[in-house]
Amino acid sequence: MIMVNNKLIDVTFKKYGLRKTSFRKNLFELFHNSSNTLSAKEISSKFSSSADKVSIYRALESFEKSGLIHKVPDKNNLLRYSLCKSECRPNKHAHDHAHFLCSVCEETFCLDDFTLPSTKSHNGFLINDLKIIMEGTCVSCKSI
Amino acid sequence: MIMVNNKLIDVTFKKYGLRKTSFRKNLFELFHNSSNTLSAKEISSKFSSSADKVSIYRALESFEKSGLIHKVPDKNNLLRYSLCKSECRPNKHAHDHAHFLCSVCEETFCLDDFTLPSTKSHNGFLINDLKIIMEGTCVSCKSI
DNA sequence: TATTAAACGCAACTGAATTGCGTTAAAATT
DNA sequence: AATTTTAACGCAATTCAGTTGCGTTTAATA
Repeated sequence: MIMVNNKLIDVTFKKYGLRKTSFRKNLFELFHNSSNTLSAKEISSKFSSSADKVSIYRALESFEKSGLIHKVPDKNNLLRYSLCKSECRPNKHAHDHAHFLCSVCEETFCLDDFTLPSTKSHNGFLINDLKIIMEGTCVSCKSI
Repeated sequence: MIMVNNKLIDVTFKKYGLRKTSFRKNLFELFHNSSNTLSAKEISSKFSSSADKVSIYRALESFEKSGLIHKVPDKNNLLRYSLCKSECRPNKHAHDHAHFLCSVCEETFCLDDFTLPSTKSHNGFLINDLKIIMEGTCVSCKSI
């Protein structure tokens, strides 16, 4: 099942200080092979068996804390994640891109080339983090 | 308990086609007197008694459908609402403002004067709705 | 005043996410 | 290589926001 080369797993897991259990290696691979974002439920359905949901949630939490994945918004208020860009660090995620929720297929996309305003304060409010969330019709659904 | 004048309630409820039950009048008043946003739990705690949570959820849904209130993002994935601006209509909400979540007091604020980009498409993605969500320290918490 | 339609309120339910805890397995140490 | 240590696993049980069903009440209306 491992399609991502082992070197990449070694390097990545070392970089992020993660233990190489078979489940977490598979989970990393799944993220690596997914073009868009994943929820716990979707992850669960992609593992044929023996992927306890608690393990999924704990792995996601651990991956997020280490800076390997990041949360993305979801229409139905689910926890949803995506691989981080290479610049991300455990305590400083650099996600200067917008997220797009398709109302047709319900998928969530990272629009990496839609850059965010870099405003640091507004009317006395100090801004640490700024997210842009769009809703509409994605490229694929548009052309159906 | 009714502090908002009755004329306003009459006018508003008529405008939005809402029934004037005592609970919904109180709920409207609560929104009207709140400077920032409200979750079902907060609403519940502000009514001394006899505000069944089901009634709260149904009233919120009804208020939202009529265009009186709108959903706002929440850090903990709760349903959270705020009064709409006067331009809003049942099927067309006009919330061209950003939302700010304070990491200190956990309150959510509508920044009415932070206007959003009016992009209608990006790389083939059709954008119907665009939200900006900021996190940081609000004016009050900053000066503590 | 009688009718009818929406809102209420209680109980029960759903489903995502979390907690506890004993067991297993990876990494570190000897 | 064998032992110790520590993180991850997996199962059951729990929490908590939000929803559904249904009989009752209350506001709008005819």
